[in-house]
Amino acid sequence: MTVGHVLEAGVFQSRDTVALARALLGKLLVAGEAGGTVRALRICEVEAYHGEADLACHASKGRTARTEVMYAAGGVWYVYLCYGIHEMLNLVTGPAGQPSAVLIRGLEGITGPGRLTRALGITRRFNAQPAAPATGLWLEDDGFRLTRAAVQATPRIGVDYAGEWAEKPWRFYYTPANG
DNA sequence: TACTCGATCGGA
DNA sequence: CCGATCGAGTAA
Repeated sequence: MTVGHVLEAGVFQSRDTVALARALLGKLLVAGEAGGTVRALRICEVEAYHGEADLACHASKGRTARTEVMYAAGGVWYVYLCYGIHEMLNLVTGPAGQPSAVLIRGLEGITGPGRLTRALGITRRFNAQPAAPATGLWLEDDGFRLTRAAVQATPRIGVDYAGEWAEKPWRFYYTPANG
């Protein structure tokens, strides 16, 4: 059961993670339980984390057990625990070997990276799983389009430790028409 | 093995 | 403003 068309992994393998982040705005995050409910919510806030040089990116520590998934080809999920409490949902992007990801920070009706995963029941069990209907968590395009003017860009949240990288305007969001 | 701190949130 | 809560990363 889909609303639009499913976005395939290849769509997320461009080297331009910042552009991919922006392009994810307005797409649908779809969570489905086997033989049960399917929820589709529009993505309204994201952040790009790009490469080992980006000090705000977990891959700035290089390859570790946790960051290994970021080195995969785009199209799989990177889910990790933050502050011991919150599950954070990221989509791995770029070609294999280039560690990068887009953090899903807000959906229409559910703002906040920790809140949206809690609301949809998303946990680390999705880590390294493909974004596809078969895994129960995927992305769709239903034709919704944003004007260039509707998209705001700001520095990323909570990465003040990252020096000059904290200043990059790699957070993108739009204000939903309907609150 | 000890220690620090975080891509956050909710309550005081 | 502050406490919750725990695993990754680092140093030793």
